[in-house]
Amino acid sequence: MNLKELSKHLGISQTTVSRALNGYPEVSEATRARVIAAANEHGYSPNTRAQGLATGHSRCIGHVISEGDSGEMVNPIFGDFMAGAGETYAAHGYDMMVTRVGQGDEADIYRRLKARGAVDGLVMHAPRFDDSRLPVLTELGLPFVVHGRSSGASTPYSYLDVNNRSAFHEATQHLTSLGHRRIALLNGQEQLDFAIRRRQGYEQAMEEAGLPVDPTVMTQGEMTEDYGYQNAMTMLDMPEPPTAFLVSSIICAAGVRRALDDRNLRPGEDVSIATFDDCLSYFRNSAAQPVFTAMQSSVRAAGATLARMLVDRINDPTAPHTHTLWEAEFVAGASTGPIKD
Amino acid sequence: MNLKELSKHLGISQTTVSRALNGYPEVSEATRARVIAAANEHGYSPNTRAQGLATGHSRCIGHVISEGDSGEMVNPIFGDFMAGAGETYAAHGYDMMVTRVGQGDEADIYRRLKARGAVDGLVMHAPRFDDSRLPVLTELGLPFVVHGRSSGASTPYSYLDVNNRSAFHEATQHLTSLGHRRIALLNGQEQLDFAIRRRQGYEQAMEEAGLPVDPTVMTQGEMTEDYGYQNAMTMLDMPEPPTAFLVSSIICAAGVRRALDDRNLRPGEDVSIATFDDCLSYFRNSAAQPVFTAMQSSVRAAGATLARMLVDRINDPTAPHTHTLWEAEFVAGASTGPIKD
DNA sequence: TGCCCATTCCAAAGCGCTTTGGCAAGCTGT
DNA sequence: ACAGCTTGCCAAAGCGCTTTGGAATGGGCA
Repeated sequence: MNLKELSKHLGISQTTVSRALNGYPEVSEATRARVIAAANEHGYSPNTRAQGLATGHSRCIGHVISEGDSGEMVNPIFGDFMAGAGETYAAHGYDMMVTRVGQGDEADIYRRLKARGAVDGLVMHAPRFDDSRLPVLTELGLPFVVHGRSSGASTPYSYLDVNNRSAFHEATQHLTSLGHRRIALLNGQEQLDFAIRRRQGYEQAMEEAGLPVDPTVMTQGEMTEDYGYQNAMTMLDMPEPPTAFLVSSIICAAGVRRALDDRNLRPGEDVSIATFDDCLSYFRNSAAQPVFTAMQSSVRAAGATLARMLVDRINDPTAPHTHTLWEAEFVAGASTGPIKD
Repeated sequence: MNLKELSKHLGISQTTVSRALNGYPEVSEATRARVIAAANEHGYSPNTRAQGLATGHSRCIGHVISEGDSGEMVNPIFGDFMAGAGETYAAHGYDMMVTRVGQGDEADIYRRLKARGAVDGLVMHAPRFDDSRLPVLTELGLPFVVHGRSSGASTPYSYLDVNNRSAFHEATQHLTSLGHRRIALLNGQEQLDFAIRRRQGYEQAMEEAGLPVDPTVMTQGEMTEDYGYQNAMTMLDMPEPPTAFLVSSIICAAGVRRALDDRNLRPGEDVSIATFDDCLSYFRNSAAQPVFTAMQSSVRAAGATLARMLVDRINDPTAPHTHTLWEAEFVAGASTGPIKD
């Protein structure tokens, strides 16, 4: 059933049917009611492509997900972020298009998406330091928002970010206040902006506490469970092992926990673990009482809010850029405790 | 830059430009080369919507993801599955549209996607027993494939599934052969078809070994880490606790591991854990040597293959249905061992 | 009654592409 | 030299919608 058929069936012009369905005022309420009833009855939904052609926009949002460095890793936060964003899009009548792409080809994909008129806006994920995608997107003139920030960017852009620096500053302070002096940092890949900021927060707190920043207990990498395990194992076998671990993801933290277990060390007693927690739906940390002491911020909520920011931006592309910075919430869990002497 | 402009710029009709770009033979190779060069130079990509309107298909695949029962949980396999599917789509020139929807509204979404002409095909996720979405999709006449199977379905459909029954049969046999007689099953939600089959495999192996199937050590639910932990804790506190756990997901298995840890039990020595392993990229189980004894099957590979099946089906919708059944691979890990006496 | 203005509707153009049906050359074979 | 191809190109229709610019209809008012 298309517009023409529906209008013929109603004995009304296509114009009127279209207007009735789109809420234009030039239609009597009686006619509108008739039209809507008939549309429902026949399960009519306007053809997306025709509608898009006529209006010039697609009512579709693009998410371009780059492969990790290894070309294999899928960011575990992906699902929850999308779930949040998806809710917003559904509420605003947008579709969501996901494109995965090898790192380095993003700019090309952006350009093509724009040229094809496939999307009305884009969400940029996992910004790196001085990210080269930013100028490309700006130049394209396609509305976009960024999940995270890119230090060193020269053009303004809208973003939603967690205050990673303060989160790691606070987590480090928590550990130092418990007496820990040798605190390992298992960070994400430090070409990613959030990891840089986390490191800065950590380093600043260490220095404020008069503690040395020791590169031998600081690592970066893709945040898998095994990454947490391997690095923790290595460090636990050092002559002077860390007494606390500050970890960038709850998935890694699980790996660290496994390492402690292997070494017969109890988290929160022998060794402390603090972690960032994205509130992943399948790895909740607050069910009864939190397993991990953590800095929490829901990535699902971030998805929903960022999507909303993008929708607003599409509706008014000339509006000033929006910057949203969320503070992660400190949650005391069972994985940290005073240092043993 | 659109077709009209490009053709004007080349001094050639739109017809010829279109044909040159789409590989039709009615164009001299000299002209084709000129056209392609100009298209690249100006970064011309045909407008997706216009192309779709004219051809009648969207070159877009829909994935409709239902919320879990709780309305919160995002399936952790989602990201890896999408990554695999995305590769296939990219290679075949398809876009990927993701729609999240509350459980129960799927049929409506399917209908609407079809009516709007938004997608050329659909992937159905997480089929339930005698799933009501199946007849809806069949009736719609939109090409679709299923990730998993639906027992009791009366109409034929194409699917890719893991042989969950044999996987759990084999895993259970492994445990019984180690002398375990009291084996807990931490299953996924048993309205989902795969969970039913897993249970059947488990029950069959138990019966074959002459062991009782005891509902008090069998649970079902959303496969979170905490689900694994809570249920393992409960069971470990039983008067006659299980000596082995068979778990439906590596995420849950991590939770079980944590429970053992809490009770000062060593996996593979005091208590065994075997699990299904989807080869999630952020939770690899085979890095050096497998942590968990597992039945492995890559969900990313499943995504890629299933997507390919769908593309084929779209190209020839009348072809007989394809059934792909993968056997999970047994991997001996450190989490199982002979029963202690 | 006649005029004007809302109200309500419509015909047709246009969005950017593909595709049908044809036409003009340039070849072939006789 | 000419019919009959093939080759290479084009004009125009059409995909299903929105939107512009009118055009009827009917009520209010002088």
